[in-house]
Amino acid sequence: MAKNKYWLMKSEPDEFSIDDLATRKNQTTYWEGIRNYQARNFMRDDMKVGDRVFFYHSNAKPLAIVGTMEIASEPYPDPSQFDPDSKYFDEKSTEDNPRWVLVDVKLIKKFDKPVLRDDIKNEPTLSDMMLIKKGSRLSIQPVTEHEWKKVHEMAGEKP
DNA sequence: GCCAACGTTGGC
DNA sequence: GCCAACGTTGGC
Repeated sequence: MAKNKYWLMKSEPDEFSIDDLATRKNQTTYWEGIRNYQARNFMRDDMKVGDRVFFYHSNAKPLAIVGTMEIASEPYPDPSQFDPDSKYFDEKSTEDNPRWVLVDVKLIKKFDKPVLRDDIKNEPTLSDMMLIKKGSRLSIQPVTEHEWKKVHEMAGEKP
């Protein structure tokens, strides 16, 4: 698979928002709870420390790309899969053979002006973006260089 | 709150 | 290995 340098990761702000990330130590956190194989494989196989990531607020008002992060660790087992009290607990996963991994992410910039999903849909050169494809539910998605730059332009930010 | 589109599970 | 049933995601 082609090596991507740019990604998009979704989070419901009621669960974890970009403001929550901003309050974490070093503005860094572990991206727990990914329980989809395709998304896991992106983290496990394709992400590199220093890759850039859009932070997207899903199930929210407004739906928008709200800022950027960078990958801050190699992939490692998601501790919540072993925790019976966690909603992400997976009884079929073992310490010897963990099913789920995560990566650390560090905040780069919260956009002063979030880029709305509606604005992305209205931008012709972003019509291929996975985020707005019908039925696209993947919570971690690759992003092209053009998409990375265009969204920054729309946000009034420098890539 | 609805429900379409997907992903996963498990019986066969 | 197929596929029906079920569960989840996430925009609307």
